[in-house]
Amino acid sequence: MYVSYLLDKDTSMYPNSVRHPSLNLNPQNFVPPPPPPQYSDFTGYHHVPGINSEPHHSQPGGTWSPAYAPARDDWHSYGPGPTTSSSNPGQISFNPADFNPVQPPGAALLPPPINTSVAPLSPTSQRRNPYEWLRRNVPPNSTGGKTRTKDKYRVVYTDHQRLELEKEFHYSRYITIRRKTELAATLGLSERQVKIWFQNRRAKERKVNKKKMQQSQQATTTTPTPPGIGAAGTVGMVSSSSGLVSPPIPITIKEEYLS
DNA sequence: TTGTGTTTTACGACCTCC
DNA sequence: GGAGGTCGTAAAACACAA
Repeated sequence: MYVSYLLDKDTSMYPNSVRHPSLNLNPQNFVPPPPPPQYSDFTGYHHVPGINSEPHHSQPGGTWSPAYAPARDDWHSYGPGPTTSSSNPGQISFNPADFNPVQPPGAALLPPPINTSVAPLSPTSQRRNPYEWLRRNVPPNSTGGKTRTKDKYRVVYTDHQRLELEKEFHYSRYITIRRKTELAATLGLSERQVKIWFQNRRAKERKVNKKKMQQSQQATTTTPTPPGIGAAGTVGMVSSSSGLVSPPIPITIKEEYLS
């Protein structure tokens, strides 16, 4: 879990708390997490009212650049490429190695990285060849027609893409339509990919929570003191359509999100 | 190096909501 | 009916022990 590792390792990846300035996150339809926030541990993600009407969705200091590639729902143009989403001072930056200027075809639609100076990203960054993202993210058959049994049917997202998605996920379990569009454009992914990523991410969280529940239950069978209901880490879920939804079971936050 | 278990993308089936 | 949700699953990518 590489992105998680990033968030985990860099304890204070988002130290003082302004949520992801680059994205200026503030979903238009976002219902602020009930106080305390869903992820009280994730103090780096405080909602910060923006300057304009859509602060969360606007690019810092300006309008959305038309230079961004449109959302793509097809397969042939997958190419992560570098983005500018982390170019602001004081925000997370990424290892240039992962954002090599050498871009795959189509990546030219994305703006060049700005101020990509920075710290090593993750073990994977060290592990990977700087050009590996290029190798891994450009399907051999760029004309599409992927199948599960033929050619590559899935790409591996870059650390940057994962990190941005994770950050968005930390902010809200459910991404808004508008935010999805913006994030897709920013990261060079299709809206469908972003949507599916969130679905998978929620599934992952449920899986982890379920595992923990089972573990805690096992622990209770051996210890007389049952865990309190609604303990730290229990969260509600925000549904994109119906607002706050009580989960059938308490959702605990994975340790990586806990301090 | 290789075998194996885990994680990550992606999809289809099905359901709910508007 | 369409969009987006969960659930289950396939298969590539990856980590790691032997």
